[in-house]
Amino acid sequence: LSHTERITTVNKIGTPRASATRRAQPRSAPQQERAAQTRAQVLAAAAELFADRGYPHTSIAHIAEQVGMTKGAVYFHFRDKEDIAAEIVRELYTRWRVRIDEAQDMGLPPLETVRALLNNAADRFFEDDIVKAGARLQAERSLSDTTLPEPYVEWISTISTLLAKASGAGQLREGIDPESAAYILVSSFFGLQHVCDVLNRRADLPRRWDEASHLLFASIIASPE
Amino acid sequence: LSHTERITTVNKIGTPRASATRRAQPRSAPQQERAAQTRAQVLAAAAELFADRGYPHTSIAHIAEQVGMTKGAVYFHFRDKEDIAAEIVRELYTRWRVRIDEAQDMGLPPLETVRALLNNAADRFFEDDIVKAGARLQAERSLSDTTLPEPYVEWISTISTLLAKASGAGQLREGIDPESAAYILVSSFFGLQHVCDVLNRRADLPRRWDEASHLLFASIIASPE
Amino acid sequence: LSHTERITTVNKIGTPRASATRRAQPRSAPQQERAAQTRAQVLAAAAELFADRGYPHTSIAHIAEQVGMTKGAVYFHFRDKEDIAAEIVRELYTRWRVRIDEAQDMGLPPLETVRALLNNAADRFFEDDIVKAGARLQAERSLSDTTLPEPYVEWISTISTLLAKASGAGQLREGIDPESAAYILVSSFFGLQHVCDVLNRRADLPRRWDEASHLLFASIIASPE
Amino acid sequence: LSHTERITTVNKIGTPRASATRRAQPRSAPQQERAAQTRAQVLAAAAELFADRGYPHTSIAHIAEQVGMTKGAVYFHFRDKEDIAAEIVRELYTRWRVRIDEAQDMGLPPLETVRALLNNAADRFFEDDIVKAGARLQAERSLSDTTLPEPYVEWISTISTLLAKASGAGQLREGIDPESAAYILVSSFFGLQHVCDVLNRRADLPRRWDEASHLLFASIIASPE
DNA sequence: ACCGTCGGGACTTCCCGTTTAT
DNA sequence: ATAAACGGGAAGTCCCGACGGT
Repeated sequence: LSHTERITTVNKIGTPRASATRRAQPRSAPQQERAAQTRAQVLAAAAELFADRGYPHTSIAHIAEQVGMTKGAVYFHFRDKEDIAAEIVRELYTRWRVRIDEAQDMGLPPLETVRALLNNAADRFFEDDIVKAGARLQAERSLSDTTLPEPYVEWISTISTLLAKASGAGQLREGIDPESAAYILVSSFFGLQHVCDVLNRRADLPRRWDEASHLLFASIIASPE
Repeated sequence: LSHTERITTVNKIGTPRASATRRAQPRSAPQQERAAQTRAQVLAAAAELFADRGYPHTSIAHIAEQVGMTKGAVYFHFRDKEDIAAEIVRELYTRWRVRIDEAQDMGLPPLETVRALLNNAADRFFEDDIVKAGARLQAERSLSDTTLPEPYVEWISTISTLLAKASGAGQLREGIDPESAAYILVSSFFGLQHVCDVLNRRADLPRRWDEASHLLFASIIASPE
Repeated sequence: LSHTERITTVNKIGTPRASATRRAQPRSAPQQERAAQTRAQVLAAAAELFADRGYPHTSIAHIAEQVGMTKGAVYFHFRDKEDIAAEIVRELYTRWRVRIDEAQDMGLPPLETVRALLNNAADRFFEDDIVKAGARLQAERSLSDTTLPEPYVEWISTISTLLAKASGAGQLREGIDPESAAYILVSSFFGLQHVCDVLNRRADLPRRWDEASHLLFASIIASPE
Repeated sequence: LSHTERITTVNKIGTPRASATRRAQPRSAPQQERAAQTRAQVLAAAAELFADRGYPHTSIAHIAEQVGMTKGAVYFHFRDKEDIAAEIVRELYTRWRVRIDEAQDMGLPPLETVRALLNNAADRFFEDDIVKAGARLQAERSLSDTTLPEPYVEWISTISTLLAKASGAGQLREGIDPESAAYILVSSFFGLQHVCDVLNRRADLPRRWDEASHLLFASIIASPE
């Protein structure tokens, strides 16, 4: 068994978008280094707090205290509270995108890719603070509509195209619409994750998802004949 | 077929059930008609606001303004902001309980009861502010742990026993555990509802749930032979 | 004819100023009676609360609850919160005036009258809620300058004239100014009462006042020779 | 003769003694000069207002306005309204302690020390806002029992031991108990100060206290023979 | 460049004294 | 005399800049 298809990458968070614009700046390099680190710490601390208190119950002072800095320091790195949250969500997306790419690069058949994707996601929800926080922030709509990508849609579309591919290969049960199935898969997944969180802090998420995925896929894939 | 199995009751909210005793003079029950009405209006207004701005972005002043009253008036009927929210959630529960009872009194076979229950719930999510608000309040954990019933568990246990009954009648597919199935059903339902809300304000919830329920039940019930 | 009972020692509080306007109203008489009683109850309850929580920490609702009535009922008898307090203070004054009159009617020598007056006052502070409350209200200046008599001055002037009389009779020590002595006597008395209250809820007020009065009078009265 | 025995010290208030550690970053003590100054200004303004309106009639906004700042600034330096008041009272105590120490270091005979102490206190009551405010706050019991020292007791005990010393030297009149005398002295003093305040804003406090102290001490000290 | 201190508003919850309809 | 509603503040919290050191 395995919903642990080792799609793991060491993923430094906090390396700012600047990493694209990263020019050669020999002099200030080491300081930049430290700053990036600090920034990452803030993000991590914020993620932890957001994950278990939610956005409104987490104050900047709170975050600052958690990293052992002052509010001023935090405000040096982030424009405002929402910016922190947004950054976490963005980080979440990039992580997922990475995972999606990795999975697709593994050359698995499409249905297996979907399975691997979701299983992996379940694992992340179990351990990764950024993921937990990001999901909660999304779910609670704490952030005013900034330029954040709409939640869920990327998951849905990715899975949808994978399922479409599978459908083309005749692997889907008669009458299953790929988009619909993807929608269901994704929303069930998030629903499950959320209920597990509320009810027992996700202690049984792996087991529950195992059961749920079996059940869902059973209806989706064509019977072996 | 329609998932509108006419489980409908006129449901007066705001009839100051329990919380009346909490207030000053519990004496003389049927007397102040207007008060009950006002109270209900407040609840309704709050529900609407909670449903689409969320708890933290809704201020008491906001609610008061919505009903065309002053904050003082609101505070006459409710102890504090959280009390309003709690009352909405409580109201939600009683409504659901009513629906559950009705469904079970209809004498349908257990599986049909489950289906009817969820279909009906989907309908309510589409139109009823109390339901929308209550679900959101629940999902966003805005209320500090008062003596509110844990969310979801009642749904799960109800459906679980119904499925167990069905299982006893051999109507469930081999290897399906009633409790697990109930858990999945409920969390998928809530997940779907939530995703639909976020993505397009639940415009397509009926359709989506129709598809999802077909898919889920297909895996749960025993194949017709 | 006169039921203007000269002997007003037994001191009904709350008999409203209306007692002057008291016409023959045979029918409503008993109700008037009850009203006066209610009023007195309110006053008593308020006094108790004022005495040990102070004016600002005592709410109208609090008072109403204490007498088992509603706020509205209280507002029937009193114009506003301050009116209640003012009435208590006024009541305090009339009581004291009564005591002063009584003492002077007893035909004691002036110095003994002073002594009796203060000793009696000390006793009242020990047991009478109106006195305790009135003094506290006075001391804490909770009441905006309504038409209340200035505190202390009546005491001071009364004692001052008594001492002047004693001075005329050569009973005062050389160089003692009656007004100054009165001032000192009164303020010492109130200071003592207050300190006793703060320190141990006046448990030792009698003893302390006994000691203090000996000490004070020793300096005031002429040495026996 | 002067009851202004020059026990005067320049007394900086607001040097964020203890309460600094309560705040966020206790690090770097002597750094922000301006902050300490602001803090002191707030305290001074608050003292002035407390002294003549009393605690409940003084709002934080009021205080802030008085110093020409915003509430936010005030709340940076103090936890809440009560904290401000408490700080004033604490400041009062330290000032008094300083005075007591000074007086005792002057090497006067004990009775003279007592006299000097009280005379000096009378002066302070006449001019120093912190003293006025502190005394009023104490007297009106505005502060819920925090860890403030009990009022009056320190005065009483100090004077008590001084009198005991005098008693040992045979300077006290026969039958005078030092503790009792101290109690009376202190409460008379506070009573006088209070009555003077109420009656004419302490305009005649010096004169009154002069008279009172003569009268009191005359009964306490042994007759010259 | 990075971080800390201090201060600024704005807003919200909640309470309380008070009338109006009944 | 009661239940209901009113309106006005009060306290307190939070997010956030404008500096000043290092």
